[in-house]
Amino acid sequence: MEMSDRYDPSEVEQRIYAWWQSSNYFRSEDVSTKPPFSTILPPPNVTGSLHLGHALDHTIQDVLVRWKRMSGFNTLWLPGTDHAGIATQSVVEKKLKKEGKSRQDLGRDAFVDEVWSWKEQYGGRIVEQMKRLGDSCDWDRHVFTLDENVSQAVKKVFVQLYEKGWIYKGTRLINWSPSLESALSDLEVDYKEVKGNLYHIRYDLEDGSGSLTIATTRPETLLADTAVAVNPDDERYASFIGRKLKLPLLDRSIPVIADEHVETEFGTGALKVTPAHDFSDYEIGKRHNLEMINMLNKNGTLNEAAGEYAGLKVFEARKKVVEDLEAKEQLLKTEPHTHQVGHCSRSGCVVEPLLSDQWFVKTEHLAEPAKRVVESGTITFEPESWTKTYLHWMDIIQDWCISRQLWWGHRIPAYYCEQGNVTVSEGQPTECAVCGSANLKQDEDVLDTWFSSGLWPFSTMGWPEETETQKTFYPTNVLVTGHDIIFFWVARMIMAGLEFKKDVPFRKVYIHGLIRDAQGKKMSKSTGNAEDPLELIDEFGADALRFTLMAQIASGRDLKFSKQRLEGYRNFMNKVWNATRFALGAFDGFDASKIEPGTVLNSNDLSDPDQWIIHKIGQCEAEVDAALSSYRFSDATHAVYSFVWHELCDWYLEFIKPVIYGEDSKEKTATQTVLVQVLNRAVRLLHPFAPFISEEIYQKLPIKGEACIVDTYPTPKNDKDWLEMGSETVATELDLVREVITAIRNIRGENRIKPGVEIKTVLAPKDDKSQKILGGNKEYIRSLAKVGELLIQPDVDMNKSAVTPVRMGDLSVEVVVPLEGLVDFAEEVKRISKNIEKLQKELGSLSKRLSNENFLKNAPEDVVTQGKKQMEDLKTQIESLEASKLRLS
RNA sequence: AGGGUCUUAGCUCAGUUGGUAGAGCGCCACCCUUACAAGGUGGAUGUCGUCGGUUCGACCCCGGCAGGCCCUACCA
Repeated sequence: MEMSDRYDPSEVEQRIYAWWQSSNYFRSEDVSTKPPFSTILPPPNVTGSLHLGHALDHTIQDVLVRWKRMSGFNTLWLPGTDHAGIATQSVVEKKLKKEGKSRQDLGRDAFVDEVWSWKEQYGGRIVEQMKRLGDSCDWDRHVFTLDENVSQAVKKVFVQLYEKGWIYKGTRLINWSPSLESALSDLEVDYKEVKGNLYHIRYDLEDGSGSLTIATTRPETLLADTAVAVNPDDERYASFIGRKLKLPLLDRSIPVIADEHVETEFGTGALKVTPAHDFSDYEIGKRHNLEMINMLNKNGTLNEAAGEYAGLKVFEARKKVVEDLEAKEQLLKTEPHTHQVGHCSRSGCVVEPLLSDQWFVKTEHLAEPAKRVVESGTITFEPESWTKTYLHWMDIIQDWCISRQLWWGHRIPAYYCEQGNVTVSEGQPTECAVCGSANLKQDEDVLDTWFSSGLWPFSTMGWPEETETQKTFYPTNVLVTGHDIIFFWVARMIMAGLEFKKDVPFRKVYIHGLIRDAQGKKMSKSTGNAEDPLELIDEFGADALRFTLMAQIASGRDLKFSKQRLEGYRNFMNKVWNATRFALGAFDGFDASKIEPGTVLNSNDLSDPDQWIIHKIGQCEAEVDAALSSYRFSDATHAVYSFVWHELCDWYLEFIKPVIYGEDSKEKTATQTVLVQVLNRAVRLLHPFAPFISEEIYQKLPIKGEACIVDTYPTPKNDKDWLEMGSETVATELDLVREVITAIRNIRGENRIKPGVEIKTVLAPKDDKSQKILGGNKEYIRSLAKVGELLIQPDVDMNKSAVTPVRMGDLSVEVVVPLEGLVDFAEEVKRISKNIEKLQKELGSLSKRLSNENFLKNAPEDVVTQGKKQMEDLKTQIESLEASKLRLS
């Protein structure tokens, strides 16, 4: 079997993925004896292409799903895509525009057909990209938010809520996007700081007896003013209350009213009231029964209510109004003013508050139980801190504007007769519910995309039919998503789940951070700092990308994506690959046919390194298990990384080389057996994070099951007997050997002894046990530290030698390397002095602590005894170093 | 304005019940040693933002301050 010395992911990944899929390994069963584990994929927009945010979100889910699948669960990861009303409609409109057409030219039906054909052609792109990342979704269950059964669910929910009175139609002030010509929900508005002006405008009293000055950032809206408000306690304006003002430019008569809402401190303390174009003015208007004048057309231009300003765009009107006021000397002052302005999160245009007829979901009764399930802990957030944010939002939740003036989406199932009576129905009604008229027209509007998304956990499982899928997999175990859509989506799923399934949609919400660039800025296409995950996969491999994301993610925190780290983990994949190359070479002539992953060997046949590595992989498994169980992904990857690289590769593979290349066949067979078992286990451990390379290697090993992806996930509970071959005692003993080797290497390095030079070393053990351990591992020390003559004897002549004391628990040994003729002693004196200094510093703070009576009195006994013992050790070590330093000078 | 969160090695970040700190990358030196130069061995590096409190002892707990980020709500 030929293996290149560089791991080439591009060759491996697509082949492996196709094989997994054709083998149906991603499939979940509606009926199974296995315990269920389910999660639903937050459906990406069909227009989307995979960005790093998806990559992070999906990798977390895939890690959980693969881990659970390997842990024996009937695992469902339910994929889907979202029709994304505005986004998709915009894409197709742009395409039409290039052809010189508009959606209006085509008409509704033809346009919707056009969108569908666009969706058929390009809508699968993101799914293909998800496969590149390795997402192990149950693709047979893929759902699109406009699929027939989802539409059925949407209609049923709409009708039920309508019948309960929880969906209503009303004329209210809503956020309007002039460029989309559609209503938006509160959540779809982003507030951005904008530098503008505060204009001070004089409003004259009708009777000519005086004037009042207001301050506004939007002078053009005065055209729709219907009052000026002052604070009732503001003495400056007390005499104005109840009198009439002449509205500048239009000369309409408007009253001065008193309202608590007005801040006396801001501006002039007098507020122009435009109830139809400002949210707080709207409230004032309602309180005082003011006329509401709408001065805007749907496209954001001014209408006939604006008189001669009709037809202008808002910003043009503002300019002209200011000029005209100036000409009439009614503009008294213009001062720079920075304030927050709402922008459409989709188109970026400035949002206009607009009075219009829309459909709303009344949220108070839905929010109440949705709050309770989080308060009671039925649903928990990870990290927990999001609980507070969620509850706060549920406290201040407003009714949800769900109608959108678009053509692409779930059309509102409401029908009107000529008289304007409303019939709401799941199917096409034949007659008006009020007047019986057969002439019915369906509402032109569609529903907010999030309306259908909110039903996702059960609409994807066949609801409203009672399906086996729901019985088995609802509620889902966990929902993984970013904090940007907690309110858009998570909250609404909880409300809908409780209302329609009478149960929570998931038990756990894992909230991850957002991806930022190396400078900490939000990644976005427009700023050009977005890394394309597909390019990263091409260059570094999907495994490396996944591993990087998992290593970088820290509990709920945003993460700064680091390409350097990606490179590092690409190197790690290569390391794993090459370790396998070595191992496969080491299996030459090895008969693995009778070996199982859990086959236990006679412990007499095992070398210390064999027992050590088994012990270490057991520890690693425990760490990974604990980390994954509590969603600490970076800890899990770190445990695997450090085991594979620093324990398996750095030490174990080096330890066994003399055995593998040696002649002792019994010893060799034992080591080969352990090696193949450890590697098999290690790639299974690695699999959720790096599925491709682990599967590829798994298949190359002489012992294996059908596929890594469906093999058992190693934990300390699996193959207990096998893990027990790894003894902690032996592990500690071998740690002494490793320390000795490091000490010799350090002496070599610091004294600049060339790697080619074989040195003589004397090990002076301080006790019988150390003597025995070192004796037993003599060959390892010789080969790993490049020692020629190695003596182990309690008494040694330390004259003109480098000396390093080594301790490991109760074990103690002095490493002595005679330097005569090898090097200049000056370097060694320097080295020893450095060590002494270090130890003395430690001793200093330790003895200070131990001489504190209060410490001795109050600290726990074991801390004190440990400190005392440590101090003795330090003293001994320093003494021996001082002695050898003396002998050199 | 209110709330949240963060400030640890040059960079990015770990640090799970308080016992003076770790990783990766980067850096320095030496090495193409028969798995891997995307590698090996060794090495250097931190008054843990600041001030104060609790404690025998604080990166960790409490409070003030400074700075960064995020969210919510806004004064027109």
